[in-house]
Amino acid sequence: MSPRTNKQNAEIRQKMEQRILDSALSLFAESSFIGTPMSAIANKSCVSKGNLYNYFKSKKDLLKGVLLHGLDQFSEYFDSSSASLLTEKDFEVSVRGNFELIENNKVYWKLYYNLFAQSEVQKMFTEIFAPFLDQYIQLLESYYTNKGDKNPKATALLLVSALDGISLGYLMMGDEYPLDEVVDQLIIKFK
Amino acid sequence: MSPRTNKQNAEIRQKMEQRILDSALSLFAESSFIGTPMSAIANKSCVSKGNLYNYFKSKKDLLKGVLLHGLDQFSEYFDSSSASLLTEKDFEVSVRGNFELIENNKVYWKLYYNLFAQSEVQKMFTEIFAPFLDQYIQLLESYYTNKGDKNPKATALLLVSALDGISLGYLMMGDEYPLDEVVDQLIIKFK
Amino acid sequence: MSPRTNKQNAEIRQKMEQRILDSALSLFAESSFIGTPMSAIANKSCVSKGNLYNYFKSKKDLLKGVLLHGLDQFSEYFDSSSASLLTEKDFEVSVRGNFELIENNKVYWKLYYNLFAQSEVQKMFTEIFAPFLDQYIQLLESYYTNKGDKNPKATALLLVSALDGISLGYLMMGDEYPLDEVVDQLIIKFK
Amino acid sequence: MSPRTNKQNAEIRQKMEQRILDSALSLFAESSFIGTPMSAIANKSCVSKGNLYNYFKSKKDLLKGVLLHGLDQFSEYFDSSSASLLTEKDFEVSVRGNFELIENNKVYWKLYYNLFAQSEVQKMFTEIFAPFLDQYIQLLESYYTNKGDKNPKATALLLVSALDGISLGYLMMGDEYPLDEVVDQLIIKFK
DNA sequence: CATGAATGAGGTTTCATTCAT
DNA sequence: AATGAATGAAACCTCATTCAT
Repeated sequence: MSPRTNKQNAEIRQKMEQRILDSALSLFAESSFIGTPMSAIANKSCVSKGNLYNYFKSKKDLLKGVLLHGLDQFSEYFDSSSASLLTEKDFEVSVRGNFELIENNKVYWKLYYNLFAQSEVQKMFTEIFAPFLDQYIQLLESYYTNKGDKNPKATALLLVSALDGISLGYLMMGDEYPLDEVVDQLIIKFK
Repeated sequence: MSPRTNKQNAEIRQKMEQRILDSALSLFAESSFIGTPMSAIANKSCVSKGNLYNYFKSKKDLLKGVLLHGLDQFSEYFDSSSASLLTEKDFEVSVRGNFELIENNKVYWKLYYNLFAQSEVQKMFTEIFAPFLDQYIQLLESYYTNKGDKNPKATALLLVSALDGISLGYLMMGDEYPLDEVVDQLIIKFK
Repeated sequence: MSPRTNKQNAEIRQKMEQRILDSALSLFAESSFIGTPMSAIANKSCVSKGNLYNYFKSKKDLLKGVLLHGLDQFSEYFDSSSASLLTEKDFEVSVRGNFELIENNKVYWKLYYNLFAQSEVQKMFTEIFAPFLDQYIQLLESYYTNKGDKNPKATALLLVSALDGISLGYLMMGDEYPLDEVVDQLIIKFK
Repeated sequence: MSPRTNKQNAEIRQKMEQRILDSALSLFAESSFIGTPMSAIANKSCVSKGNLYNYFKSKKDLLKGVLLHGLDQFSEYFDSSSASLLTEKDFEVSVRGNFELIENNKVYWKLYYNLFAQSEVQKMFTEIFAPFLDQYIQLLESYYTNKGDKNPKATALLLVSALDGISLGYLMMGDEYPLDEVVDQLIIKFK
């Protein structure tokens, strides 16, 4: 019985962490952050309560982990969208891509909007997401400036807000929400 | 030593109820429904915890009270907006009125969006607000149908979602959010 | 508007007291002493909570009132049964009378047996009922002594215990309990 | 620092559970189910209130645990008494055994009779005890049928009721109650 | 005597976190 | 790294009783 190598240990650790993050994400999204007990997360990820704290030093820390881990997974999307100037085509791709992202990760974004209005964790929330948001707004502002919009900043904000509103509506209402049609209208009006 | 008259009692009750509702609203809005302990509400409204329960039989009941009491206060707005067909002027008035309502009752609407994504009380939330929302969407759909929009239902939903997104953004970011300008753009695009 | 006379006042007071006692009895019997809140009694008897305390200075005091008031009503039965020596006929009458009493006042006796095993109020309970019980046991002892029973005291106790057991069974099981038949057997065996 | 082994944990759990059950039994018996706060049980068993709930998920559940655990301990008695037909000797043994059982487990049976008349937990109570009772009554009915009793069912019920009454009396009065003599009389009359 | 608002202690239960092993 | 028992603070809620009028 040879001891596990460091590498094996690291792998095990990583797999476990992954399991915890997945469980936490789905529970947080479904029952809110405060509404989810650590014990439920422990159960769902088949880890003992005590061991949970070897991976994340507090519940808040776990939330942070969940949020960051999600972002990591989306990074390719965000990277590609960081082009410095959008064509109309780019614009449409970017907007549609936004909703694809949401459709493919409903749980994550449900949690996102769930936290949006919660001041308990607002600081963490802002720290994590503000940079992306700001960057995206910048990009849109340039886009509208380029198109001769009279108030490009306001239009950019309006679009971002609309994206939020649509996402929220879609996530809450589920398939009753005619996402595709709404997005079509959005693109018509905002391209 | 005659007992308090009915009228006196009614006054006391009403004043107290008001105090409780006010405190609860502001605390719920700030720290979320689950995040606010009854004791905090008791403190803020200078009532003993026990007495709270003479006014509202449970925390959920108090939330319901808060939501309904708010609606009551807005009732004149909602009534006037129940016209059956909107002119362009009406439309603009209605949209701007919407945001006035929000500006004048930030706390209430913060709570509203706070609850939006919380499944714990979703049933109550839907029961209370769905009727208003549905009616408004109908109204907008008629409006866009009248204007020859190709997909009036989707446009109506898009607008409502945009309203939500803007409101949410404004309520979360505060005065950094250039509400007026964004609304101007909104009206330009959606009128 | 002449003031009420003393006599009228006394009448009113007495009626009210009666109402309270009745309500309390039925609630105590149904939901136990501890399980019945004063507010429920106030409601049921259409008295304000505060006023309740003008009639009975505490919940325990009210229980005492209930128990004593019941006894009062049965006093004629108890008096008649205080004959000093029982004939066989008397014996049967007395035993059957016992169950008649219970059938006609199920609620009261349900409360009685409910309290029987409750140490919280055992002292009060004993104070009130022990004298009657002791007297009855005496009477039975004499009866069995007279009949040449070898251990009249034990037989008397046995009978009293059987009476308790039957009453308890009947009160708990309701009409599924074939009271009359059981009592017939009892009399056959114990006469 | 290896974790506790399963066996160690099981031992701890079992010991603790036992401690809790014992404390709960004696407190429930003495002060009734409703009258005993969880905190008292926690104190008596030297557990924190919180930890109680790691062993029993509610107060009712704890009561159920107490009742079932007791039954378990008596199981050998119950098994042996499930013979299908009683001789006179068996009968006497069974009745005397009944009281031995009670003398050796006074607390348990005090709780039993304490719950007898309590409607709050009647359902649980019936579920647990009715089977045993029914079976015993059956057995007695056969016994009396065999002896040519004219109403064997009533006699069986009468006996069972007498057993209840005697037990109750003995448990409440303590050693003032001449149990042995009463039981002797009982056997004489009912054999 | 009458009212019902008010109190405050105490009830059951939950849960993030720590600890012994 | 792993276990799950243990803690204790705090949550929601109830209720006998008192108090102002």
